[in-house]
Amino acid sequence: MTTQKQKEQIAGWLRTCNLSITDTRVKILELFLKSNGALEHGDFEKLAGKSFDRVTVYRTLQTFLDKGLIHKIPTTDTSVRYAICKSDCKEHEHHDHHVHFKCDACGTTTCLDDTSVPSIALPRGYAMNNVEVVVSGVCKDCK
Amino acid sequence: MTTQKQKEQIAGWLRTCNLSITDTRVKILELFLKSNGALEHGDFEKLAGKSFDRVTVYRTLQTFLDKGLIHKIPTTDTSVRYAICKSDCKEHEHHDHHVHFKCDACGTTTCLDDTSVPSIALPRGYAMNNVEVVVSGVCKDCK
DNA sequence: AAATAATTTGCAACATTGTTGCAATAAAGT
DNA sequence: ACTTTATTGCAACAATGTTGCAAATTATTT
Repeated sequence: MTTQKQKEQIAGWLRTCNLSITDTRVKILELFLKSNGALEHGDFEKLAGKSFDRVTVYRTLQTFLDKGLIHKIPTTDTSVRYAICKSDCKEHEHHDHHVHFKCDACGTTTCLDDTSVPSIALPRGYAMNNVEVVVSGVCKDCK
Repeated sequence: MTTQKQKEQIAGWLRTCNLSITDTRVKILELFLKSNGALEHGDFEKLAGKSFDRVTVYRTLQTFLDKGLIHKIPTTDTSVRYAICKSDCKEHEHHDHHVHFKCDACGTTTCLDDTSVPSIALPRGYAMNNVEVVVSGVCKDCK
């Protein structure tokens, strides 16, 4: 399912981040490539044929976050959704420049990479750091 | 701390929603009025002098959500934040028309009632239902 | 290629958070 | 004040997230 090209891409990402290339990390990144959407913690334990240890998943995701390899997407429930950063995110300096879309029908969350977040004028006294936009509705596949 | 006027406002809200006026509900709504920001579940167990039963808080918040009295605010962690709906929200038909601001310094989330969410052009095939905008940065009190 | 050093993983035990059924309690309508 | 209806709190449970430490894997050195 995973092409040789993808495997090399994944290995490259890990090397760039100074992370050892381990089975767990590779498999988790493969899941991201396959899913083409945002994943939440539980997905990793289920999606993988051989399910990972819960602790390992938590730690791996945290590592990827620290390295700026993935980013979190805001949700209105207790789940935490993660997606791969396609843009130029540096460590601890992640900024989403795109809009996230959550489909009310199929429940998936995707990154609309080509839809950039609009600028927002804040009231006097507020300093802006980052803007998160989550649009909900019906995605193109569920229409 | 709570004025007579506020008490009447709270009772009015509950009556409008066809909800019995109980101590728990009144106290929780008072906390919303006092806090002037978004609250998460744990706050209610702590903030109240007499702490509520966890189950009661969950059920009360769910009731308020169902009636459109409060709304959820997206977060990137496992917490769920709630704020009072000041605008005209009907049951199960909530739409935020304003931007939410999360302060990286003090951690509080507030509703910027006067800052409306910008319109966003989605890619072809997507149907929009609701837009959530959360801006993070430094609020006017922490500057 | 083997040995060592450094990192990563999995287990166990625990802490926290969210859920359900049911009996006790409190609110609303008469 | 009494009855009906709705709400609350308890207990037990389920799910989710965390920590320390030993075993296993990866990278590095020889």
